[in-house]
Amino acid sequence: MAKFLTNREENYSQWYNDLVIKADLAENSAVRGCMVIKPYGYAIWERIQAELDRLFKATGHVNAYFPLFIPKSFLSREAAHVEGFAKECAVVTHYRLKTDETGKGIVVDPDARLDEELIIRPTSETIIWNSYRNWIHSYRDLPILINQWANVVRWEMRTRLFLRTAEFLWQEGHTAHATRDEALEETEKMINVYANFAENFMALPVIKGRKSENERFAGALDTFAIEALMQDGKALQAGTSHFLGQNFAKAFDVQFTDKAGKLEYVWATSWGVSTRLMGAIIMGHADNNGLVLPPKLAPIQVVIIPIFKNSDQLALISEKAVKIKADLEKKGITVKYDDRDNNTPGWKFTDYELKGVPVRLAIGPRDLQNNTVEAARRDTLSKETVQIENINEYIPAILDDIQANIFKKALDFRQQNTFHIDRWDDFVSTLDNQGGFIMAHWDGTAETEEKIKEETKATIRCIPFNTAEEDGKCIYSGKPSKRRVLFARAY
RNA sequence: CGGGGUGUAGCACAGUUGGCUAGCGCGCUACGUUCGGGACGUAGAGGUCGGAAGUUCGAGUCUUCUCACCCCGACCA
Repeated sequence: MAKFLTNREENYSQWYNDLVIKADLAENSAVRGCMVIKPYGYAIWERIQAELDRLFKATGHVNAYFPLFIPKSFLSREAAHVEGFAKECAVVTHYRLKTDETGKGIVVDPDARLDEELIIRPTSETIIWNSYRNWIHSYRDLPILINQWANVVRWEMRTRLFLRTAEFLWQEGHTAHATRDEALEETEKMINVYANFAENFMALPVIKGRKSENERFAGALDTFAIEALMQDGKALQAGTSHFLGQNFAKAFDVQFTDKAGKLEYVWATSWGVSTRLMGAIIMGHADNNGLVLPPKLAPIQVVIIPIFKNSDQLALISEKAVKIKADLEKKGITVKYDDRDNNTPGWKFTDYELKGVPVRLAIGPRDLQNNTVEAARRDTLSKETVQIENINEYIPAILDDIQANIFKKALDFRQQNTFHIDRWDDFVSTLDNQGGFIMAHWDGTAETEEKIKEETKATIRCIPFNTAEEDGKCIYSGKPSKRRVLFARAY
């Protein structure tokens, strides 16, 4: 396992703060819970956004934008929703500052208190459904399939870079449907979109399943999730899709006239993924040499590094490098030619490895003579010499191969770290010694789930969709159970 | 909020029972030599030692107060 994952003190912060993603943190502790995402890190997010957005559009969704501020009264309309989020809301109480009377600095103007406080959105169901009330009157207005790219704030007591920050970037889909079946179908469709994205773009295998009641989204009737296993043996919820029933329609009085002329409440879904996905890529693929990016999401897929002693040599190399870059770009491959002369080639090799660039091409005097390049792949760190005339076929093939290989590596890892366990002491010792996914029987009660969590910190990550029925006894209570569920310690 | 810990250069740290002009490494600047796996030499810049008060001839070091941050727990995509 990668060193930086196991030794938090020494490597974790340095890795995140200085080397790869460059998350500068501010002085103030509250702001420290947020992230500064520097350009290279943001470029990864932009790749995630671009590919997800394409998948959303392909499934009929469109983008829109709703306000950051939610009147306090909105949040409280749906009882379970407000209960779930009340404890982690940032609240705006004033709208003005003024100079302090002692002349030192500025203070909040007590005269500028808001009649009704504003909540900075922790999620947008309420403000969006308040809008939908005005948009939906007839079955002809449905469905509404909207996605929003936004930031949200959840005032977490403890934060962790990428995985749980106080402010995070995400997308949230909010759809409105005429029937229960249609909404359920949408909920399933979107968890499948996420699973597809995780496996085929992020190269991380995920388990699709239903959340237990305890873990369900506040205000949902059903929550579907994808769960990924990180290299340190902990689970990461990588995406969720919620079937909201008519809860929000009732809370915001969103009714429509159906084909039969009858007034009905609208059926809803919501679904989202966040910058946590960047954390998933890091924790899922990185090794001791730094980040390993799946080629399909790498902002730079190929970097070309010249090795030269003087400017004449550089000119000769550049001629070839620029040609290679142009040819590859014609094939839709993102290429960076790094001809800066203020760092040595060795420095650049290491730097792009830390950044997780999938393929590195080095061109030096030897290559000039032989008409070759040295190609190194990030996943295996292996190098081979390639004839320049073959490069246009070689690169797309190797990018595909890296994509497939890191997925397989992650899948193998998950398989090696998934355990079917029937005895409580094995359950506890497995969690303590190696972590991983544990498939175990559960009696279906919230009390048992809660006790297991208290005693082991493990939670039910999901009730997987694709497990077969099987008679067994609950790992904790010994009561009869029909199927295994997925337990793990989670982020 | 409870338990533990740390504050000294941009980063990471050393600094002995109180004692000379507060140090090392990385990074940074200039010049030169280098450049096929984070190069090297020489010269240089950079500090209210978290803050306040006290003890003392003398405080980075001792005392008191205070502030900040980190880790563990309660919360969680």
